[in-house]
Amino acid sequence: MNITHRHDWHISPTQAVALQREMAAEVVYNRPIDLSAVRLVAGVDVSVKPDAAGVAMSQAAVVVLSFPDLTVVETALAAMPTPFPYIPGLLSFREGPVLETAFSRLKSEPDVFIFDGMGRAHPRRIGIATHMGLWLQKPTIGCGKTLLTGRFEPPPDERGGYSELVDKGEVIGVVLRTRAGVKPVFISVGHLADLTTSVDLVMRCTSKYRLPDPIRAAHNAAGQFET
DNA sequence: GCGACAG
DNA sequence: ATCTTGTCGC
Repeated sequence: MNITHRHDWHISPTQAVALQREMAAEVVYNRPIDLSAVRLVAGVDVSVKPDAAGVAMSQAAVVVLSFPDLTVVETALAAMPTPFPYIPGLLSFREGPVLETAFSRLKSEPDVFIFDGMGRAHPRRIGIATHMGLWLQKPTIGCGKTLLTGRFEPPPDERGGYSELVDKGEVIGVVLRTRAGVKPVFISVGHLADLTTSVDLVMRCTSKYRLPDPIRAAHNAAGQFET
């Protein structure tokens, strides 16, 4: 599918933070996702593994599933030497480059993308789901496994139980229990989405495990191919 | 200065 | 993210 190249990835951490502050102003929040019109949902993930020469390689996978039946219809892969260190708050500058390549290899055009990481639930309100949403110009959702920023009360221990994730007096996401008896996941809007429909979509994409099927499929695909 | 810190 | 088997509990 087409993806807009918004800026150079090879910049310093300081420049990256400045860029995030500029881009955060362009994000569109509070836009409901029309679930009745969703046909394809993509899961996005990146794994890092040393190659034969010992170089840290970033391996990206975008797996597209049909909705609401959740059957895999396409997988796009990409790999390259990991270009940026892991710095909390700047994850998109580490995983964005490989993802751009993987997205460009997509034949289908997903209606919504779910990322392994945050969207608005970020210190500057521009986690990887939000950032890449600006490149994709499609609805995106962040689904993280652990907290980055914000405070919350433990959600009810039942499937669908949730509580608000609040930071500086602002609701930046939802702490969602996708299954009873498991740790909750952190859902936040990326770009062109709203929190209510994002949580609804994530629940409808979660069939049997803690994480939504698209994310699990992407995680498996990203971590199991060789370069 | 101290603690927190997606993947 | 990644290193890794068995094991506790529903």
